[in-house]
Amino acid sequence: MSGVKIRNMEDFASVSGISRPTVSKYFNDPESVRKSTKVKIEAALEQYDYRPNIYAVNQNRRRTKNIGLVVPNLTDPFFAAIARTIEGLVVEAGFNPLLLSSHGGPDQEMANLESLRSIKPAGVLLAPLGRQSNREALAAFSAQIPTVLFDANLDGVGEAFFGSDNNQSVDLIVDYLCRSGEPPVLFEMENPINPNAFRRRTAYGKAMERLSYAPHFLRVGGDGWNFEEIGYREGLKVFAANRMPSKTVLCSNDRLAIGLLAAAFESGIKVGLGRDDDLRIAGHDDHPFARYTCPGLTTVSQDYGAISARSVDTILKLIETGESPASRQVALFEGRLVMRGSA
Amino acid sequence: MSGVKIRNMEDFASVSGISRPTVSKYFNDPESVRKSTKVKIEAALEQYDYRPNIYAVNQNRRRTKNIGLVVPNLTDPFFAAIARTIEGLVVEAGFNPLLLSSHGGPDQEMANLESLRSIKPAGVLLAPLGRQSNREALAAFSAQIPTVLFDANLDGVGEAFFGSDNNQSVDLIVDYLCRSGEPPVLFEMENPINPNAFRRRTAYGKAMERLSYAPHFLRVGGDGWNFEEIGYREGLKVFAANRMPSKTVLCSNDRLAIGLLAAAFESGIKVGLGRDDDLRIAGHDDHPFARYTCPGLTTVSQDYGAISARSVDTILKLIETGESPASRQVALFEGRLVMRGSA
DNA sequence: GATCAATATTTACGCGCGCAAAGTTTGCAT
DNA sequence: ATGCAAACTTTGCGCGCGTAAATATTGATC
Repeated sequence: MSGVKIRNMEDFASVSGISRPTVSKYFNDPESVRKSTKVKIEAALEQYDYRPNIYAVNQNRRRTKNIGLVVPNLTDPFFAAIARTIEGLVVEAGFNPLLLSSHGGPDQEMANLESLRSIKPAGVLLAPLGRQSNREALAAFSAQIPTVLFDANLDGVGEAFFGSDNNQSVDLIVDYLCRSGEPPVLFEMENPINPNAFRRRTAYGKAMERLSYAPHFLRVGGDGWNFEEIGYREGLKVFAANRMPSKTVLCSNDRLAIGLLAAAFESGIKVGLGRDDDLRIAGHDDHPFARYTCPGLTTVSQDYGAISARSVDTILKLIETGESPASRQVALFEGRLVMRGSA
Repeated sequence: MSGVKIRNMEDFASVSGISRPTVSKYFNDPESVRKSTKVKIEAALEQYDYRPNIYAVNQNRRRTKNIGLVVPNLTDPFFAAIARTIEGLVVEAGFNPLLLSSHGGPDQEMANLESLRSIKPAGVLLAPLGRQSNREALAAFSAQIPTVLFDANLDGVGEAFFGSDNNQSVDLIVDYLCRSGEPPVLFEMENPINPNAFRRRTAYGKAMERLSYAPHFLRVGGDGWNFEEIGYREGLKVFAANRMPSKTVLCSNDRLAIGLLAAAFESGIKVGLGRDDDLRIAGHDDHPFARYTCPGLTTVSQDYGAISARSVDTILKLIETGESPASRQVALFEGRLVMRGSA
């Protein structure tokens, strides 16, 4: 580094021997300037380590390079993982991701969007809470700022939605479970907060009927996002009362299954697909920890690589064209069966 | 809302009947203006929903209201939880937290700090990767921007460090394990990436010596942050070769323990503290998932409430006074024994 | 009603940069 | 050498707000 203090783009332009507007152009797109000037600027950049003031830049640019990323709950490793994937794609595209977690509450979700609004993002990727969400407010937001939903759909909110094909994935696992043993009951929450839970409920019903079995629902109480706790607590009750109506349980999601597995273990119920096991338990989502349950959790993976890629792709296109498409785009991706020891 | 479009503070000032400088003063501190003008401004605020342009504000303010929060890996629920706690405290103090994850890599860690630098944060709360971190670069950063470390210490980096007292916590669990059964071996990684692992290693050695037992180390290979996977894979090897040197295992952290528990289960080894169980396994940290292992994981909790509170408190003081203290502040908080079924 | 400190207003500048218009230079093709 | 588009430089405005100085107004106190 040289001794000269670079205070702004003016200073930097003069030490690099290029005019300020051209330097400005370079920072907006390094390829938009002649190669020789690019070399000069980058040489100066090595010596002086200047970077444009992000606040001045964003104040003057028509659109910022920020993309908001809002997930329901970062404490859930599933969302942490998908957020990370999306972050990577956003950075790769030359944008700046801003990660916010709604912590499972609609107030926080609105606060996140308000906070994003003041940052004037070019676009927002939103995994909404679902039923708890303030739909009207979300719709109002997405009318102002290009928004793409993922994971959970809300009709009329955002320009697009990408998620899992619950019909296909539930079909897949119900099929497998019926083929390989007693038909499953569905272990789920009475009042799920996630809209996917409702889709899985009906998907389960249809799948069972298709196979000529009567659907069985085991609905348990409990509020909030602490699914493991609910699966555990309610599982203990069910096992204590000997109320498990089948030797096979399909949980509405892996986190419930993780809790239920713990409850089964504690209740002395052997879970697995062996002859002398008492119960089979399957889940849905392929949670990062599903590999390490005892036994490993058989489940259906969500294709979150595809969901992430498509969501980012779509928001980038929306930003580029600057206009919303005629119709709301929706695509559902297929899950894969992940066989482990539990079912 | 009225039909008038409010484009800036000038517009807003005129509709509220107050001069712009006074409005500006209000937004910087609502209590700094006369009550009657505060009322007027807030009345206008209700009608017109104006908010200052954050970029213009930050361009002109001496210090921004941003506080960076960098954790090694958001995919780890432990860090997700502590990040959430800290976020809450930062917001409560009237600052704006910016959450970044280093994804386990030093390049990302530096990129995060570079990204923060351009945001000109008032301060940064950093849980460094540890041994992988580029210490010189971190030191250079913390010399420019007030920085407080937590979770993992790096000598000479930051104005303060707050974390767990590994000596105390390891003592606690070693004590318990020795009192209640066979003395534990320490299950850990050959080359841990976390500096806490080294402190726990020596703490274990000292604790065992104090109790007049010979320390036993079971060191396993493996790189990266995928601790569950390492515990699982290496655990399977150990069990297959019948190389477990004690009936009690203390894992260097809960994530290793989670993997080891899965390996034990798969190997047909019964974990627990009953007479007819084969092995006791304990962990360290009280990972959010530790409640739902089979059996539940006995461990030592970190007092991350205290760590969070103290870290936030300290960074706020640093920001307020605007000067660094004479000496680097360090405080270690005590852990609590969390008894579950595994040991 | 006079006094005085607290608070408002008016006026003005500057922050660092995007962006546009006009003129100039560059480099490549003919 | 000529031509011409692409890329550059120069000049200058404006973004929305913080902040400072000088001045005017307010409201509580005597």
